[in-house]
Amino acid sequence: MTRTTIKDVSDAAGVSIKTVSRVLNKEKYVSEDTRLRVEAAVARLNYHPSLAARTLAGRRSFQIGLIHDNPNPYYIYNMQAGVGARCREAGFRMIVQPCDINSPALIDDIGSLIDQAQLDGIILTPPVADAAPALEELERRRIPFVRVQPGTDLTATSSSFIDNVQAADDMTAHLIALGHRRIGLVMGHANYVASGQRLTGYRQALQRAGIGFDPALVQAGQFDLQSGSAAAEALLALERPPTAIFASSDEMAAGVLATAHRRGIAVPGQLSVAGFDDTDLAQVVWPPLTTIRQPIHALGYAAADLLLAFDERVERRRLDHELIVRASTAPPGGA
Amino acid sequence: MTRTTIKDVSDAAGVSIKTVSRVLNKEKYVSEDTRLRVEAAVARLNYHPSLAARTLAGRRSFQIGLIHDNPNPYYIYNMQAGVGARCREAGFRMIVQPCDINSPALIDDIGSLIDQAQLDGIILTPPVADAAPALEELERRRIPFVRVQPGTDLTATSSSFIDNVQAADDMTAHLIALGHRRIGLVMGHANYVASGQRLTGYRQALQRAGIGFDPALVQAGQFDLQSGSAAAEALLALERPPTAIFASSDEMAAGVLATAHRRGIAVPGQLSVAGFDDTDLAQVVWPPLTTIRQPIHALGYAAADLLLAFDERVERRRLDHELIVRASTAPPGGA
DNA sequence: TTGTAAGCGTTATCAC
DNA sequence: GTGATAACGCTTACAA
Repeated sequence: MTRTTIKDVSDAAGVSIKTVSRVLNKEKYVSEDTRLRVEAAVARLNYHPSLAARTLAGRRSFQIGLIHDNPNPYYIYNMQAGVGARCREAGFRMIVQPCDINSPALIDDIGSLIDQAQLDGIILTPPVADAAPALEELERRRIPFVRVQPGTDLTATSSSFIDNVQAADDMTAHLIALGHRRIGLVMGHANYVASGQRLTGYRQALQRAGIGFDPALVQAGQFDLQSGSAAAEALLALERPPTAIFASSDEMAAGVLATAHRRGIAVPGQLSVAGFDDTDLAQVVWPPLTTIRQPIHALGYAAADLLLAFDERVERRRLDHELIVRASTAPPGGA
Repeated sequence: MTRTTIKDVSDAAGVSIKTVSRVLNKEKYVSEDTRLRVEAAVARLNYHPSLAARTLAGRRSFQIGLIHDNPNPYYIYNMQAGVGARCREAGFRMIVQPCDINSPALIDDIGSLIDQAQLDGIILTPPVADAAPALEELERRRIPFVRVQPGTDLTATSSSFIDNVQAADDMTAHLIALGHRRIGLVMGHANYVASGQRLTGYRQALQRAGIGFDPALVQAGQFDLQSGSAAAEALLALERPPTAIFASSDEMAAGVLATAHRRGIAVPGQLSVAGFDDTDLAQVVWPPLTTIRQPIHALGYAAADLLLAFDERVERRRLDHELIVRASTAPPGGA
């Protein structure tokens, strides 16, 4: 019941331990012949190197961390899938760690994770991507990190993001083109910079169309169903209610639809509903809905891709490019 | 920029390395006095032991694996949260690994994960919990593992589960008590043993009430929205449609409700809808719904709890008890 | 192109 | 109660 080690492989292949290590790490200067012999031995013995030993001896741990503070299962699931996919390709492991950006223990939590696991890099998703204490701690430790959908200091670090302003502008313009003049907006959680960006896009499109901005048409929300419902109640109770409501997430869009349903308002017909499709949720339940799709999986994959590029050039602290995954407007399904 | 090691701590505390190690591992035979001195030094230096070194030198890696093959974000999210919570309490790390139970590479994938990370144990969620090749591989390697909601060989290994038969029986009986005689059932994905168990409970309740079983009232489903919608279409198109529909997941229940809505059928009123509440989804969107709540978080927490108990008794291969998290019937919200 | 030797930071073993 | 010292399985020098 003892473990298969690199020694077993080197014996089987008739070479030294170091040569096996060379093959494992794809180093240069290994003859084609010995490389094949080693690989054969590895496969025959079903050898898998100990990550603990590699980490202890080497400079890399082949592990990166994914830090989040997000209660949305769909978001987390897709983000993990995207980051995980890129990690698997590169032979890395992803360590997922939830956190609380408002906790004083935040930087301790992240720091001890890095220390204990000797992480090679970190991916921060919103709202952690804009948590100043966390960013400072990572800078101090000089550990490579990539932010997903950051709202501040966009050029300070590598990051992957979609253009929220443009996306919200597109959708608002779409609703205007359908003839709407009073368009309600349900904003996202205040912790997320995306919420403000979406408001900006909304206002931008209104202004371009010469439609005055009415603060009464903008309601606060927290990205979840309940706040979407509540916001719709408020909007529909206005003296001059909107003819269209644009929700900053699909969960809130579902909440808007539930409220409309409850009040006997026909959708579409009496009310148009649009939303950001963060989670594939609303679109499936309620076909008469127009959405802007946010490619979360792609955002995660791209973030991991940026991060793992550090591997090749350990000296560099930052990459000199950013990757932008653009939002795509879904084909207008309803109105 | 060099790492803080156990040596630094022992110097600071004026004791030997071994003594620091003793404190870290909560071993006996350390005087209260030196223990406090060591703990103070640890805190002062902000020391975090290297997991790689502990794993390499010791018998434990302080890591367990969570293996799943489940496309449901809510399920995975809550399961991870439950398992992760127990791990954190115990100072363990959770490694999440998706897999494909139909792939021939399944046991290789799991095996290499165990080898590379030196996992101390494994948690299998459905449907992996019943994947024979995986179970055999784990048995062969003699690694502790716990199954969540297993369908076969319930007593063969430790596991956490709810009583699906009883839960489905309860719900069906509830619908019967409301006066329903024709109750449709939308079954879950065929890969999951829970699906069959729920059918059993449904039939059991019907029989007890002296209601004949009508196969036409049972529709296949895959736990997702679309299949719920489709199943409802089929049921409502029957010559004698059901007056109540019981869906084996809440996503399917939402699909049923969407179909009813589309067809202009009032819920409740013309149709009662009930479902298993796996994800909190349907209940929030559609209040007029009765659900059986499946405590996924608790199932994960319980599984991790069982698994980590091995830590105390390394010699044992199996625990001699099972933990059952019973399903609880939610207060009848609608009808 | 290949091999030798010295760690990496902890735990296990066995003394004191 | 406490402390030396040898592993653990690999990578990093540095030779050959």
